[in-house]
Amino acid sequence: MASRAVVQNVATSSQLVDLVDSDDEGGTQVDENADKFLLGFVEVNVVGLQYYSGRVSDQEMVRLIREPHNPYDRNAIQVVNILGDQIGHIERYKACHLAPLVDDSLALIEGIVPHGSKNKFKMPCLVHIFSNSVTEGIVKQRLRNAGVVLQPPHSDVGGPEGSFGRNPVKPKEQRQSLDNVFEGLGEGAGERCTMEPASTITSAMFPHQKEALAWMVRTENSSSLPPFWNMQKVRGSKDLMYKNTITNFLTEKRPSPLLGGLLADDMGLGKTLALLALVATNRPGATLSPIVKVNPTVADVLERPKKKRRVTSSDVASVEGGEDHPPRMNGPRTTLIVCPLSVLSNWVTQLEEHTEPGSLSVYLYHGPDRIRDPKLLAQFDIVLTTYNILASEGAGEYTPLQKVNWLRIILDEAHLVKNPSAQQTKAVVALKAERRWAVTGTPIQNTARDLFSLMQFLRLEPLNDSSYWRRTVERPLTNGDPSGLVRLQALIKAIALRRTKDMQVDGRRLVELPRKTISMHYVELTPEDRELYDKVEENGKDVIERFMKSGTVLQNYATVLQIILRLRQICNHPGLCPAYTEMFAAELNQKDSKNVPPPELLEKLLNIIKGGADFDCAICLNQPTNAVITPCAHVYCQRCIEKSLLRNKEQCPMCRSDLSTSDLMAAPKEEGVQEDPSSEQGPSKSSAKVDALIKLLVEARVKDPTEKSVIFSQFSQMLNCLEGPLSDAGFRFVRLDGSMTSKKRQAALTSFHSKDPESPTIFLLSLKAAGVGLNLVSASRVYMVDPWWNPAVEEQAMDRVHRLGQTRDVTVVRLIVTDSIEDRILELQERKRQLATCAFEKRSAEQQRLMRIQDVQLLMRL
DNA sequence: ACCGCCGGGTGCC
DNA sequence: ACCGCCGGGTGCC
Repeated sequence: MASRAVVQNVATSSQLVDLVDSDDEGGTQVDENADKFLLGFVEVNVVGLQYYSGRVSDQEMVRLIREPHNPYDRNAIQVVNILGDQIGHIERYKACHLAPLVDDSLALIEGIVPHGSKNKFKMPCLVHIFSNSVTEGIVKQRLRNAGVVLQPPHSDVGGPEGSFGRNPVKPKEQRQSLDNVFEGLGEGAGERCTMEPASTITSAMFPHQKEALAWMVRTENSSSLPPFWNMQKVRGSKDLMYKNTITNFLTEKRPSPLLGGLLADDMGLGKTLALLALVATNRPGATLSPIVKVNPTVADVLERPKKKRRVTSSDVASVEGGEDHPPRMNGPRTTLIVCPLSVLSNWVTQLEEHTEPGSLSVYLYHGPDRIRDPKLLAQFDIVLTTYNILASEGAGEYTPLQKVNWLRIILDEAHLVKNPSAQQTKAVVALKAERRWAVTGTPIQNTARDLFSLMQFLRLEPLNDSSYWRRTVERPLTNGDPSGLVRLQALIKAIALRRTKDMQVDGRRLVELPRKTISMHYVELTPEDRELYDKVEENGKDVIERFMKSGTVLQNYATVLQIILRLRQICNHPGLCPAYTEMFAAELNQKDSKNVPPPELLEKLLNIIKGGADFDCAICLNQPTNAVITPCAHVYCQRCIEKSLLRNKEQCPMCRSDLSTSDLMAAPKEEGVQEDPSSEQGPSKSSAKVDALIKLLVEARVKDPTEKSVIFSQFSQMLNCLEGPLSDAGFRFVRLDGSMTSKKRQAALTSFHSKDPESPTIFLLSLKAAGVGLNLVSASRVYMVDPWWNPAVEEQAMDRVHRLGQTRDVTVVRLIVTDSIEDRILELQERKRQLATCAFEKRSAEQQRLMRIQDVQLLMRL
């Protein structure tokens, strides 16, 4: 029963299939257009203006839409403005040459009207023609045959996109420039203002949090023009017009202000409290405390107030209007907060911690019995829900969350919303709200495209339209046209607030954390265990050496991992691994790894997963999302490997053994393993490491009996081994591992955080189950029972203790068995660390294979 | 006049 | 559209 729950077949798991779309890029469209470049442009006329209401201004971008079912001409091409209003058609004798290019997918066409205004019947239009190196020849040939003049790109008749060349920027360089987009935002950018939160916020706030509050409140109550809009006086008229600086769209209707944006502070700067303060402070009918400048300088005082502006880029509308007016809210009162399931409880905890009891009513929209009446939901101050709930309910009008008119929406960990075609993105974008905030510590993960979903969520016109986003930001960026980066920078500056942990204000860091010291504690195995260890290592070396000689290490990877796993287990406690005699029987008798009977293979994979095989996906080099494991024991993102199997032959990219989609097995969500009841009890015997750890804990208790400790291990069985000795030594402890329900986890956390003198002082955690976001600041001692070769995983674990809210100095002790695989894992960590610093270096599949083999050699001293 | 010329109606696809 | 084009009205000077 245990193993069935663990390894599930992807092909039959509808739950996983649903999740597939929710991560990673899905847009084939993008890829299709990625290699397209501007061939040149054709001058045409837009005709029939008198029949349509769509208006355009000079230099405005227009969209060209094929209209194959037009009753008068099957080559018809509509010309449409930003609002989607039709302006006219492309004159038919040009359309008949352009339409086939589009219909045959040979080219992409886009238009700019140089003189859009004041035309009654027709107007000129430059049709930009994009194609790729394959279709370039045909397109040119066809146009030439048709007698259509294709003007080369660089004759540049004006028009913002004139400089599109065919010198694409390498992804790496692009990535680098993207990273810079967020640099230095907030450091010298305009005035710094803070604001006191409502009195219902009971915790003290850092200055930078009050600054975020002031920024958000001001944004929410703003009447300013959204980014990329200017006011313009029209000649010969007293009327004001509003002009979009990207598309040159001109309108009399004032575009509504952007009441929201992107809070992109680093992790650990306390975004949650800042947001709770926003919810508690900027409420309907509230009286706001004034927004005040921080340390006004002489220059500030002398400068005319009108000139003091947060937003300085000329591309962006300036902040205008008053600041200290009360919130203009008389509609809905409810804030919807959407977050990943793993941080749901964090919101609840922080609400309890930072707000006056009863001052904000909260409803957890989660679980099968959730209230589905929108009227009831709208009576809470806060409704908390998850992306998965949102995605599963869909974007339809009839779903409860879509029926409510929200006061504001907060998307927590908003970087998770990046695939524009994913269900959850659609659902998020469809939500009705007056104010919208996206919150993330990692604003750009891959490409500028990730930001497109954000534009859709914020409803920032015209960038929330994919075709305009592509032509004004994404394509210039990939083509090395500076306009893309300039726009992106202006955009980010206008909508985002980002502070980093390392940022300094007046020579001090925003958040000073207590010190963290890491030390090693070396452990000698008992003579008995040493003998066992050496024997297993000797045997393992033989087996692996044989694989090395025949060049089949990666084909027998499951076996290799199994051996490494056994060694790591013995270092902790020999009771963690089966009796020695059973250990290599399978491997040694095995002739062909392809014909391993399934139960044995499942058993092996199960063990590998339990042993915490958190490899990076060998395809995308990141931590795998929706990790799957192959029968040959290689781990990938589900999406990555499925794509690879489609594109390439049906082979495992690591070891080239046959592989099809139906062979993939999903790794269990966390460590959701129901422990075998027989192994629930730890072995009666102790081990050197267990003894060493208990000794350290007792020593620490002598120094300070109230100081709490957390203990991380990869092996939940190791935690079992510790429970008995801990009790014997008189420690009260709680435990968190992957097999526990979220309710039980919460209970363990609550009891650990209690200040009651009888409360537990020790928290046993399985490294994998302790997901990001977990707050363990009640403890100030950390024990890492076993090392793992991805140092980031260990650092993340330590940061759960060493984070905002920690008041004591933190000590971390890493237990390492001397002369064992463990000190080699430390070496490997060092190597990984160095490798990580020269990241983004494209590694070929061959290099990766080699690296993995080298890793094995290092670990086994071969 | 099976023309030229005039002037009104008309106008995308 | 202050165009072109169509087609009806018209017709010495």
